[in-house]
Amino acid sequence: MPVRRRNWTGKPDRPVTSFISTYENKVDKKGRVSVPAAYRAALGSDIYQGVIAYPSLTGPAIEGFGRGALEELNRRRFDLSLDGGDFTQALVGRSDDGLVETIMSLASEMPFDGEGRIILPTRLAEHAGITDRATFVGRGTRFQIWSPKEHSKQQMAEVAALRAKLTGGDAP
Amino acid sequence: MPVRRRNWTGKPDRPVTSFISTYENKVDKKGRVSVPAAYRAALGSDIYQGVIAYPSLTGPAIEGFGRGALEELNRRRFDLSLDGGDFTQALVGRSDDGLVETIMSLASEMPFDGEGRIILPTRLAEHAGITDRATFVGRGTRFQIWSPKEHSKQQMAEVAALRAKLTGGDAP
DNA sequence: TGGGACATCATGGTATATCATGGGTATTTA
DNA sequence: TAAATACCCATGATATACCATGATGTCCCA
Repeated sequence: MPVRRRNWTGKPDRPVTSFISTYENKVDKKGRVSVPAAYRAALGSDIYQGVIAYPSLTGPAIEGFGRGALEELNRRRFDLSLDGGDFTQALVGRSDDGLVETIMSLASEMPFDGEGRIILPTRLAEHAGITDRATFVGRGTRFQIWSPKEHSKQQMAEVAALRAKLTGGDAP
Repeated sequence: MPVRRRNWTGKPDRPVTSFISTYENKVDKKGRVSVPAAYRAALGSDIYQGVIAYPSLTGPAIEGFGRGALEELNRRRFDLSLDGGDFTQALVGRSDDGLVETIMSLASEMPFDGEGRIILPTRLAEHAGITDRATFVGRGTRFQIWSPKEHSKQQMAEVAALRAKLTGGDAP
């Protein structure tokens, strides 16, 4: 029987694990950006291994999360194959996991400097259209990095859609 | 001899978990407001010392609840994806989860100071039209923060709607 | 039951720590 | 060796921790 594994963060007593709120920080001429302190706190011990990032497949943004979440995800993927008795899967991947495997290949590790900053890889910054400022967007279990301009457009669209859904009756 | 009297964090005699009643408090020039002691008691079982708040999507108000509820929500969200074997979900978000993800980005953590006050983030205060006074409205499992003026309008509307309903006519 | 002692609360102000940011220099990599 | 990165220290703004006080409410005892 598969065991439920909570605490994917690796540190059960950590008080905070969620990425919430939105912050806009400056990208200096060296390409450095401060990751919001609240996010660094949410990363906990993962902070020593930097953050994992990959280009969003649904828009001009960068997706980010801690190394611990990545490890947990891949371990669960492997476990699922073995538990199912399909050992071939464990070696060649599950057929419906193509997206995950693509993302793994696109992901980068961004280490922190002593002040909690990271350097955005050129490829990711270009994908998100980030130049001199970056908006960090908490999504709960992970976070995103947007260019402020693109993000404000995105956010307005999101809120408008939700508002319509909530106030526009039960009809979809 | 002055005794330290800052033990509002202590467990109440009988555990309280619901937010009820309405309180109006002052917002000082630094944007600080005392959270009603009764609400703090309701949060007392929450090991996280602070509240989470986000702008209501349906009106000029701030929604608030305990940090523990947020952590629980996100932990379940991540686990659900992994347990279901849908690892893509964990990386790019669930397609039907737009509401949660948007709220995460709009939410703020408001930690208590030593006196049980929070600082209303400018963005939230503006959304609710709060300037110098704030009305805390208990809604059971969560609470809301209104500007007193907006709240009295809201309350009158609520009461009027209920009255119309009770006096027979199915008001439009 | 009246009143006083004491605790709690909302509120105000000040000192200190943290954060985001900037720049210089050493160290690695191509 | 040139460019890119890692490491170190500095700084202003801002948020947080700390301390103080008057008012209100509660409890206990005469």
